[in-house]
Amino acid sequence: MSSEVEGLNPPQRQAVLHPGGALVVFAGAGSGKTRVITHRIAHLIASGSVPPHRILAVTFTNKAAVEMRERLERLVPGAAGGRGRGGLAVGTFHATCARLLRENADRAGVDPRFTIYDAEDQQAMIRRVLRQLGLDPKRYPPKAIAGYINASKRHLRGPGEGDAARGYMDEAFERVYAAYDERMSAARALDFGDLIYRMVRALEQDDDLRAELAGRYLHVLVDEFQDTNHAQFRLVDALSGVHGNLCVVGDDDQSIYGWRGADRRNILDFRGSHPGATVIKLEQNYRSTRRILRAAHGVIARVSEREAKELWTDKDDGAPVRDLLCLDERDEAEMLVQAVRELLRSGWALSDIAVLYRVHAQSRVIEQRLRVANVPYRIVGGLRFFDRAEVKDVLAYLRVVANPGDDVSLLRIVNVPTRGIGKVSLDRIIEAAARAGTGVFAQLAAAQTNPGLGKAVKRRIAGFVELIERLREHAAGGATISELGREVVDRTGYLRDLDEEDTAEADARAQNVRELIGAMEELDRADDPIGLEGFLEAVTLDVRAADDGARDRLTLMSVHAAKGLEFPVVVVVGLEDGLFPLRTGETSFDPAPSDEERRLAYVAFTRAKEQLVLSHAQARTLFGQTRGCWASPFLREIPDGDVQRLVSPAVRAASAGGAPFGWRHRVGGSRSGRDDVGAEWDEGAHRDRRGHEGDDAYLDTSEGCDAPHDDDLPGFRQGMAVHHKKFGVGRVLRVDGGAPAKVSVDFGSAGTRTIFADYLEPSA
DNA sequence: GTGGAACACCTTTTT
DNA sequence: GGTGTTCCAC
Repeated sequence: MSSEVEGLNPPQRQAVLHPGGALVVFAGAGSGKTRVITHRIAHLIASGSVPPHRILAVTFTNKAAVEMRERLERLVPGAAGGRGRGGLAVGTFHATCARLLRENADRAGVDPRFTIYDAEDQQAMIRRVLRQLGLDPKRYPPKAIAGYINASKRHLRGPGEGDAARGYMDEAFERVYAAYDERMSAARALDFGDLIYRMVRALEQDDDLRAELAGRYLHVLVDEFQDTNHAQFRLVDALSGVHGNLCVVGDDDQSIYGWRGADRRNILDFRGSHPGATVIKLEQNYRSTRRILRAAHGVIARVSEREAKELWTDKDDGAPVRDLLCLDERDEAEMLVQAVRELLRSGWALSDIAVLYRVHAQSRVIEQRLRVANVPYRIVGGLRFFDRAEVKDVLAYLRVVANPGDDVSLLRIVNVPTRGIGKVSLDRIIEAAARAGTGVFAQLAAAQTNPGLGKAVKRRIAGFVELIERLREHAAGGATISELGREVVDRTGYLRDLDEEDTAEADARAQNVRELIGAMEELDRADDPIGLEGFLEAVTLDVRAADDGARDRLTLMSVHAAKGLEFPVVVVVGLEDGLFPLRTGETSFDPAPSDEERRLAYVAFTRAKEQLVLSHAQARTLFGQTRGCWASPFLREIPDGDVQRLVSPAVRAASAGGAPFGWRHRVGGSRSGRDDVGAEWDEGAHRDRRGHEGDDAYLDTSEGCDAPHDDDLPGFRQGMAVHHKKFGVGRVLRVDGGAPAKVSVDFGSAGTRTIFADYLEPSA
């Protein structure tokens, strides 16, 4: 038996050994998906029939591509090769298309030296187009237009190819799309959507090109197929069209990017789109305990349309899922710190624990509390290194050097750092460019003869033009990337300005610029230099976050960012109806969470290997509004026997009746540092990893299934706005405990009334 | 041309 | 509530 199938279970082995033709692998969470893909590729190569360079593997993220390459290198040394020819082609959809487009630029109708615009650049370009067309950005938000353009490209619609029956709004959108398209070509720029869209167009319209490229790849493999959009689906089909050996791997239950155009149908309907396709399901989970899997099953089983499957494991039940009821987000942060301390005492490391939230805004309160408590943490996601303003500024200089037509980058840096070329002068220049039908840089170069500009401005512009031209000469003369980068920050005084500012933020930004130069130096030293254009492409397509080493830290991130990762302990915070599942601008009240939110919860739960901790609050302030909260429906869907419901001391104190509000606040976490709450926890903490079945001195366990803490009632607090069917909106004066609970409410003109809490709803 | 103050915005996010 | 963006006064 060949080594590629050793240690694989039967369905995994079947997928690896599958000879050819269409194959779809439904790979549940933690079922060894990456293993199957890499082993399958290794098998294809090792069997001797397929040379590595005739295999194309496509992923969604660079991280996944790098990981695949590394694992393959271990399985079949030498096969993965370098980036160049000869090796296996592993890359993201976008990097793969960028490569193919540059190789076949003339046939695809693009300039081979195109610059790639990210979402931010794209919106800057749209803003320009709006101004040019005299359209109000308030009426036509650039974001919405970007959405429209991206959706059009996803559906392979060029400008002017929208549906016939369109409303007034779309007519304007189409006009912007058309003008945007023109401006982009003039700037020699492609946006992310273009990379896929242009490649698919070229392949579908040029038979020779299709025959050539599709003929090149004997096998095409696609990871995370549930995340593909329509254009990507067509791309994959076109590229695998000659030999028909297409293997797609994914999990419809982990499709969480529907909002940005991913189409679950691509995997769900694969049998239909590829008749005769082999279907394999991987249902054995190697990651989580049974309790965690049952909790995850509880939420995913209610999704209406899904491929039938259920994860199983031969692991033990494991520790129960814990659900902490907290007073508010501050109390929740406090409980989190306590839980982390307890986990550390029972033997886990900080790096074993991840805290997941639905929206980034939740992280702030948690971060504040962690800082006070001296718990080191790192945040994954958020603003990435290459997206930081200072990094983009320096890169924009290099992009202008590489592509004089790149107006978006040019306008970004023409007055950064401030060099006295202001809005009025720039407007004149832009206008001149529009009239002459040239790029902005050409008009800057011609500024000396522009009658609309003052003498001082002309002098400053001349200085800027000279700077760029000198950089351009150096680039042409073979300067390395880091030399160019250094020249930019030296000649512009960019770093000097930051250093002079002498604030913490300026220091951090200066540090990022230095880091960027460091990254450039590293690239210059590499064996296969990629050149300025290669560098700029890599930087735009690879949004690798700045790596802050292997220090032992708690990890904080959104559930989306956690997809594909696993941690021994996972804490999911904010499990409240409205937050997770998130409900925004819902028109009708449907108590059922959306399927995508369900899948998101499923992804969150299945990240955990050993322990899953959930929390929710009775009230939460988010985006400046405080609301009373009900528990998330997801919490009720976890089997009762698998979840231990706990109540924070602050909630206990608040609901004890008659407890003064001030005291409640104290417990809620405004006290400093390591306090006696932690000491209390100590006494109840268990020292072994599986020891959470017993009581905790610190947290109250509720009285069992018949009396769950289960908040069928939201937590009402003094001062909270509430709504009553008859009396309208009022303010809570007093909460009188009791069962059923009663609340005194001031309804203004309707007077003050004491009402059963059941008849009240929290109001925005 | 620059800087402060009012203003709108605010899921999730890779490429 | 916090932040990025635009607008207007200097």
